[in-house]
Amino acid sequence: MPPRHDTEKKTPGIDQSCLQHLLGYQIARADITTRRAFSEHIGKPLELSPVEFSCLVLLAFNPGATPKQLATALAMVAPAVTVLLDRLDKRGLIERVRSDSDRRAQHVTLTPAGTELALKAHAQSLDMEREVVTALSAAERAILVELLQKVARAAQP
Amino acid sequence: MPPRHDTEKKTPGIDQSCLQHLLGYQIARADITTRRAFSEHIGKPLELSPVEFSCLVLLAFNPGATPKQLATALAMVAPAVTVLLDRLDKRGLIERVRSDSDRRAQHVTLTPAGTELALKAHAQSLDMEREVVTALSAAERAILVELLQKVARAAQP
DNA sequence: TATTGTTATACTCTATAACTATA
DNA sequence: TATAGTTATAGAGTATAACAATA
Repeated sequence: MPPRHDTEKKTPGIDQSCLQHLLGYQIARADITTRRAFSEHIGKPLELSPVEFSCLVLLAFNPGATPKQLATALAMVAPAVTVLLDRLDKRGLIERVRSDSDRRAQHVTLTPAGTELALKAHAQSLDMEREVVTALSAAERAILVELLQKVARAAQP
Repeated sequence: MPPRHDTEKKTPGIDQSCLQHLLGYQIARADITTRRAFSEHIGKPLELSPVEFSCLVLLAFNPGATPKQLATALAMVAPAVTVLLDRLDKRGLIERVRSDSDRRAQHVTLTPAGTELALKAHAQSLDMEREVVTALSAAERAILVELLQKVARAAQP
């Protein structure tokens, strides 16, 4: 571990080695960093939360997906998806139409404004990615993504 | 990427490849998995949230740390630390004493009950770790931790 | 009877601003 | 004037249960 020179003004840092062996701790810390980067590059400029972003991009690549499918993909519970879609609907970004084959279900599609925002946000995400991973080589990044996928799948095989 | 056979009952999954290139997305997914594991192994049995756990363990290894130091270590804002410490105080796990050298500051220490719980939780975290990383070899796990640290530090060098 | 989606509610977490007491 | 910690309040995210419409 490299000697981390303290950039704090006054308060000396405390020893965190007792937590650093925990994968969950490291993931949570990295999550804070990437959420911060998201907020700066996409969240604030486009007024999108992480799930709103993910939902729009998913819909751009999966037109007509159902709320049920979105719930699974976004790891959200059904009522949360309803609230999320309500917000996007109110902004004129999506539309919900009842399915013909199963009149309980709905198909969600992006409006032109929604498509434009989704593609803009997706493009921005590529810029963001470049900044977040400057500390990593391309090979390291690929390894990191692969290992994270293994962890994510560990619980739901 | 291995062919992921769908275990869902009815609803077919939608294409998430449009998000999988984003490190933040992968980290968020892995975060869900590790939080679930934490909840099962530590959260529910010991009635501890992730930050409560981290706070107790930090105090076990850093007796007399100040709320300010805890705020930095836990990536929390000062008022949130106050609320957190209030909860732990109410459960008789910590004590706060005013500093002699600077009477604005406090030193937080674990009570005997707090120490016992902290050590028990810390031991449980080692069991949890074993389960979360069954999908990874020891070498993969070490690499993952190192890469995550690089990412976490990218924003606060 | 089971499923899709909605409503209502509550609980947690977090962020901000305003306050106190010390320095 | 600046800092450590608190209080109060509001916002976002998420979870549960109860419900309507459809299968």
